[in-house]
Parts: sequence; structure tokens; C-alpha cells
Amino acid sequence: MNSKLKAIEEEFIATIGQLSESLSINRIVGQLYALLFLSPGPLSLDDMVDKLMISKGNASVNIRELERWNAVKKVWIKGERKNFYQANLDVLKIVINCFKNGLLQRMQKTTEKIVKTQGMLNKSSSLFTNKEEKNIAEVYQDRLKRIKEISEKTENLVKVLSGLVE
Amino acid sequence: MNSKLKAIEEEFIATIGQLSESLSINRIVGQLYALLFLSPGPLSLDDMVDKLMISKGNASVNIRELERWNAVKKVWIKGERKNFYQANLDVLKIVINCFKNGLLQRMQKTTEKIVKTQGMLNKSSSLFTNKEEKNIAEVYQDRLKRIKEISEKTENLVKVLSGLVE
DNA sequence: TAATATGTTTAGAACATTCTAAACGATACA
DNA sequence: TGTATCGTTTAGAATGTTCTAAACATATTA
Repeated sequence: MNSKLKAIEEEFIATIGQLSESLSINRIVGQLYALLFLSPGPLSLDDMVDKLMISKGNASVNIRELERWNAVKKVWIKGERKNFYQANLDVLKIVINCFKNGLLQRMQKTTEKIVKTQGMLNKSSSLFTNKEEKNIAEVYQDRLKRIKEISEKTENLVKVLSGLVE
Repeated sequence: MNSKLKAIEEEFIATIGQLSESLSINRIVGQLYALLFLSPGPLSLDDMVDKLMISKGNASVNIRELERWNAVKKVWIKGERKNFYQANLDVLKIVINCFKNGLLQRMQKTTEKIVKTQGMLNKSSSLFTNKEEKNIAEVYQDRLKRIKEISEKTENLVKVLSGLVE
């Protein structure tokens, strides 16, 4: 392959690798996607192992992560025993979907816990006899309410955002 | 302090700690913020060290991270030699700001690199003589253009988002 | 059947992050 | 001035993450 083209490929892979690393996404995941995104045709695991100079196990695990994200898909090529992969080019959809799924789960779990904590507080509130305790309980009530509102707002925001690409 | 109230405080701190951990944010950062967010009054480093059972150094480093995010601020209490801290209660503003700053920087850096790579490709394009190479170069041009568009779109989105809380 | 090709799993090595305890520097007070 | 109080920095311990090489399972071909 032409060395200029190879250099461009490497630049691109490095750029996306660094981006994903900086977003706390495994670097190899980003690099595998970049490689397939750029490639004119589908690639096999071995192709990717060679290009990125990583172990087969590493490639295997991380390509399946990308499959789970719907960022790449397997394609079968007649006469080939290997699996080949190609990138889903709709990056925005992939990103928003990952963002949505990840954040939505976390926020729902958080909201649930906050509600439970609010329950604890309400059940206990009759037990707070002295002024100091009543005061603290009131502040807690206020703070938990605020957080719950934000959790719910975020859940909604995520849902709206994800609606943009459906 | 009342044991019920203490239990609620601990629940809340644990919840927010888990949330921040799951978002790749240092757990202590989340817990410190949770502690201050809930507290009716400002707290000193020592207070936080005691509540979270962590080292002073750890608390010191992470509270400064929160200051950098404008998530907490120092307050001076007359007659006290210690620094006291209190939470900025506007969680949404803090979150969106962090999100904006973090993502904006990263996307700008990425866009910059992609543009540079596009430059490399354009400068080389006259050198691609055979059909195969020309074909690959065309695909690369297309792919880089797509990514650049998305980088820029994301930058804009982030700016719009951050406009929501100004 | 044996030999080969392919992808997955796994044990632990390599690396990165987080945390503590102690040293340190600065300030306030006796 | 010396001593106590604070917050910061730092060396390295503890913990987590990522990676490889090898073992393994499965399917394919000879």
C-alpha cells in the first residue's frame, strides 16, 4: 500500500484513539472503529491485529464491544472462513445511542436510590424531636428534592436527545 | 448526631459516589460534593476527612478539583483558622459546564487534527497514479469529511447546550 | 481420523490510577 | 523565638485496568 496513504491511515487511527482515550473509552475500541471506518472494504480480525499490532484476544474482545454498540457489523464474504467486519458510518447515531443507554441506566439507578433515601427520611421525620434535628431534616428534604429533580430532568434530556436520531 | 440522619447522609454520599465512579469521575470528588451539598453549613477539610475516612492529602487534592469546577467554594468563618467549604447548589450548571469544557476542548483538538490529515491527503492526491490508489484516496476524503462534520456539529451542540444555563 | 484455521477465554504481566502516611512549608499564636 | 495548626506535596503501597501469550473450543479441510 502507498506509504502516504498508510501515513494518513495511521494519523487518523491515532487521532480517534486519543479522543476515545480522553473520553475514558478503551483506546483499542476507538482505533478498531477508526480503522474500519476508513477502510474501503471489510476487514478480518487478523487484518486488524496486523494493522494495530495488538494481540488477537484484545482485538476479539474489543470488536465485540463495538458490535454491542452497533458500531460495526459482521459481513460474510463467500469463500472466506474468517469473519469480516465493517463500520456503521452513522457516527452520530452510534454516539448518541451509547450516550443515551449509558447515562439513562445510571440516572435511573440513581433516581431510584434517591427516592429510597427520601422514603427513609420521611419515615424517620416524626422521630426528630429537638429543633436542631428538625432543622437538619428539613435541609436534607430540600437537598434530596433538588437532586431528584435533576436526575429526572437529565433522564428526560437524554430521551429527547436520543429522539433526534430515531 | 442522630443515627437516622447519619444513615441518610451515608446513603446519599454512597449513591453520588457510585454515580460519579460510573461516569469515570473520581469517587472521592463525588463524595466530597455530596457531603457538602447535603450539609446545612460549611465544612472544614478535617470534617470531611472524618466523615469519609480518607487521608488529608486525598481530601485536599480532590476538594481543589471541585473548586476548579466551581462546584464548591471556600468560605471564611471568623475566628477560625481552617478553610471551610460549601457547595454550589446549582448542580445542573456545574454539570453542563464541566461537560462543555471537557468535550469542547477534546473536540476542538480532534477537529484540528482531522483538518491537518485532510491537508496531508490533499497535498498527496496528485501523486496517486493508479486506479486502486485513487479509489482509496477518494474513500479517505469522504470519511475524513464525515468525521470533520461530526466534530463540528458536536462543538456546536455543546455550545448550544451550555447556552441553556448562562 | 488427524491436521489446520479460526475465534474465545484466561492467567498473570505490564501499566495506570488512586490512596495513605509522612515530610514539608507556611502561618498563627504563646 | 519556639510550638502548634493547617494545607500541600510526595514516595511508594494498594488497587484497577488493559494487554499478551498460551490454552482452549469449534469448525473445516485433507
